[in-house]
Amino acid sequence: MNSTPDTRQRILSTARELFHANNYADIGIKQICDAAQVQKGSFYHFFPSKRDLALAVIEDMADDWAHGFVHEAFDQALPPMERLDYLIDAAYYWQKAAKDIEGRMPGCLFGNLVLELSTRDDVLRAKLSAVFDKTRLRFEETLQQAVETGALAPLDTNLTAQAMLAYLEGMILLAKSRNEPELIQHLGPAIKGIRIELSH
Amino acid sequence: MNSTPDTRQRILSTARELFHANNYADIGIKQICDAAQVQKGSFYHFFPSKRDLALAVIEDMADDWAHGFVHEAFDQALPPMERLDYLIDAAYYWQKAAKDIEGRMPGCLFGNLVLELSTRDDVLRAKLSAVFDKTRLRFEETLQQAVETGALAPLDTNLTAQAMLAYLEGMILLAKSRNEPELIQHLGPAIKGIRIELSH
DNA sequence: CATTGACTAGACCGACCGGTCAACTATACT
DNA sequence: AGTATAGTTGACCGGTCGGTCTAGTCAATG
Repeated sequence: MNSTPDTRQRILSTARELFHANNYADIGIKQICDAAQVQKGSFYHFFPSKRDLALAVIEDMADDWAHGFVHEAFDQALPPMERLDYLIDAAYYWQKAAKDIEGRMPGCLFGNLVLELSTRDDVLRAKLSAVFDKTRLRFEETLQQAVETGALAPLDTNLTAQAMLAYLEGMILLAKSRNEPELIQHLGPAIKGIRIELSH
Repeated sequence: MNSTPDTRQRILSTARELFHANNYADIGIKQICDAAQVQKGSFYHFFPSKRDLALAVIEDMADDWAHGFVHEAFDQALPPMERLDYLIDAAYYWQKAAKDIEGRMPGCLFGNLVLELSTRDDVLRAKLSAVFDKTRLRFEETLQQAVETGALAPLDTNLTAQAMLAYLEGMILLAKSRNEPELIQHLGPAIKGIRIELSH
């Protein structure tokens, strides 16, 4: 059955790394193939085009993101609002680690791709939007639980969740512009204070 | 003296538009020249390279940004905190207008460039960072005035200003991912509630 | 009128891009 | 054993990229 060793996954992983550490346009298929030790023909056996690779990378990363980073950060065992501290911490350490290795803060792959590609490819844009929406749900359920436990006064959980996600992405963007992961630590705490009231 | 008509500025403006509506990598020099009705030779007479054009575009836009959008939004005649409402409004209408014309929300040119290029070109990154810092100052002076007038309890004006800027950029990013400028309207009001306390 | 120098014109260049293809190999099933 | 099929190889393609270069225009100077 499993005749394919792991070529496809190897392409996927190295492409993800390269896209994340650089950007989409600057990374050529040749470069991905060399890094993954795969020939071009093999690449096109698994992916019809670079664009389809991008779609696959987004899905692949979204899975890891959901089951790794997000899952850990939104640990159900923790009191709801504490999860947000945990999230900020996780974001910081991740960016810090990447910077220590590469010398530059890569930022959020999804955010990067949104700003680079969503004006030119609507399908990609929609896919990235869906990833954000899935993440937003984790914020929202956290907020709902915080409201239920009385840790938070009632508010518009949907919009507030979006606002928090926006703030997270914005912090990462600003930190990337300064190549200073520490900015996430400094600005992070304010995420808990963001509120959008229920309308009427 | 001024023998040059406006060729340089025409290149600059069309490059800015094209970079903003698309992205840096996708726009070739040929395309800029065609749109600006300029020949390649002329282009390279004014700009040594595409990268130098990018630098010039950032400066050019930063000036307009400072004297236009930011200047209007941070109108000194308005009560400090009201300026933030004005800013959100301005951001929304700008993105909305662009979407109505192009069909797609372009986002913030500076934010776009940061995420696309700051991992590969540190000088560009620094330049963009400086633009953000200049904008941050307008937030900060607004906050200081709000504290002075008693509209706001004392807080860390520097970090809060950065947090607000991050939130603004994050909103725009999220809105772009959904191609919905309206998101800025919905999330915008929360910007006034962002606070980072003075440490110790 | 000659010279200068900023500016324009556009053919041209090598490099590299995403993508194709025909030939080949290794495995799986009959 | 025979054959289909999944996977691999790497030469190859047309097009476009950023950038170069030579020839020439034109207005201001002497």
